[in-house]
Amino acid sequence: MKQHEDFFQMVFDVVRLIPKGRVTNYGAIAKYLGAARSSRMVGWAMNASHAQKKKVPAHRVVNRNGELTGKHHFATPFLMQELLEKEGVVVKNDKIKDFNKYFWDPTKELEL
DNA sequence: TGGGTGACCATAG
DNA sequence: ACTATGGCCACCC
Repeated sequence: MKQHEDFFQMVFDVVRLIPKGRVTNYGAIAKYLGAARSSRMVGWAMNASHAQKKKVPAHRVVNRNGELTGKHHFATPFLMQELLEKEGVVVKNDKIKDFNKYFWDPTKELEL
């Protein structure tokens, strides 16, 4: 069992816990899983999220500025925004409006 | 062994 | 709003 596969699963599990209509960023997930792994690794994990049997709501993960930087990795560049808007998140110019309002921080919401 | 890259982040100017 | 840097860490030459 490769270590990075475990890391993938941990990332996917956290992403699946994001409530509908809420969003988070790569850094927050990396921090929640332990700062040892940088946020780049979270993005790397998301790159593999589409291949998962259990679906991962990757559209709820954006960068720290609330920008939809991962949109080009979806089936179509519009899908990410469409999924978000369908959940009530307003997206303007590839950026989430009132990002602070929708932001969901696992280190705070999943306090152990 | 080393360089380039990336769905990132923080700080500085 | 923009670029530039440095850090991050796994991957692929």
